Amino acid sequence: MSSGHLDRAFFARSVHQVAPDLIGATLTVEGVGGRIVEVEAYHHTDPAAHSYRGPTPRNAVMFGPPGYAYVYRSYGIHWCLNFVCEPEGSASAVLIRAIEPLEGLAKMRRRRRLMDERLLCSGPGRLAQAMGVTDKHNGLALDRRPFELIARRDKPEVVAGVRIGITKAVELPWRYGLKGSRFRSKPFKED
DNA sequence: TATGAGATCAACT
DNA sequence: GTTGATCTCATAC
Repeated sequence: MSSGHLDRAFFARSVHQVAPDLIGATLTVEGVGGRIVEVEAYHHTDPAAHSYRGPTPRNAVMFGPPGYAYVYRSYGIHWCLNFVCEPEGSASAVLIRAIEPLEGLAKMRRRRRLMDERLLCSGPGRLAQAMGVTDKHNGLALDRRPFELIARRDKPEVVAGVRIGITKAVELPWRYGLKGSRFRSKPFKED
């Protein structure tokens, strides 16, 4: 997997492999997007995961096959984008927390009503707003339109840290970021 | 720089 | 009725 589009086999692995491997990949939705610089892994055995207590109408997509988008509403206001991983039924996913905006800058600025490039996509809610992701994307395959997901060419330096904005299993170091990127949402202690 | 409130909804107790 | 994988704006230090 040195180049090209990420396929279902890429996602059919452990979230703990997929999450760091996504750092540096390019994600666009209808041609708008950029390079992934921050993600978090959520495993079904993890009390902080939506799938921890079993299937519900909201998290149903997490229990389906890997390589699909799981989109949920956060705090009643924001949309958050996840990639379903692992063999079907394991209900594990990667939360996309931040990207470095590269394509469709004007569109993202218009949607966010904001000029500051650094804050356009630095956080799961901001990223979804800038890229136009909503519940209509829930359950869509990641290898088909409007999604486009291209593997990184070179292996970047990835830093790990604890996750953000959760109250359960706070100590698990399942947040991954591109080392030194200024487009991440919050700093990593480790770099 | 840091802390706090408000927005607003679905799952859960 | 409470809580949460959040963000923005306001006020305080």
